[in-house]
Amino acid sequence: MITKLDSVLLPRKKFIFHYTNMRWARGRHETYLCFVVKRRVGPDSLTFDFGHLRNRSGCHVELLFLRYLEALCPGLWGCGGTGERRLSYSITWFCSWSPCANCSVRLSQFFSRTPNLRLRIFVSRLYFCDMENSRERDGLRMLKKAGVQTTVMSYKDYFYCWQTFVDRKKSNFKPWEDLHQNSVRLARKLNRIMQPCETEDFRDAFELLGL
DNA sequence: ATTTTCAAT
Repeated sequence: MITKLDSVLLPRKKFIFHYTNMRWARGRHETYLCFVVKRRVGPDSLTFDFGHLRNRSGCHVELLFLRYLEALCPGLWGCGGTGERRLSYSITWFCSWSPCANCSVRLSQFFSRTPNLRLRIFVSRLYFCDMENSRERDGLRMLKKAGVQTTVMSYKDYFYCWQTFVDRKKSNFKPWEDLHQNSVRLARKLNRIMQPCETEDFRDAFELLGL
């Protein structure tokens, strides 16, 4: 069942300011995370939960989300008894920045140890990914290995977020200038980041050769 | 041409 409380909806201006995917995102000193949690309760029955979070002093929003996980996903680790069924959840989140290196490590560890929990990440902008050798780039590759797919948000994702998380007061989503071009540019960039790097190729080759 | 980044002042 879906219940929309006004208090869980993002103000329109906040959404637009923080999710605009411009190249030089000056002043975005906060990160927003809009999430949908789906829980499979039967062969053809799902429940939904959704909302948004913002980073708090000293705590990146991804780690804040992990803190709320137990409340969002009851029964994720079983209910304490023996032999009870672990529940399965899938989470989709839409973040204004992609995760930093540290958050990526933490998320990779967490999600590779929790196979009954799936995460898909959509991001509006790439955080500190300009340098070829940035740790943030490593982090995104690490997430992929842990089964967490990261995707750059496109028009349909912004549209979905607007419909789902924003206190839009029935107004339609008005895309900003260059939304599409920026999205395509960032998607290409992420694609390049996800290509296995050369040293990794060498490592695989060495492994094949038994070296 | 150059600009920014889960702040720090």
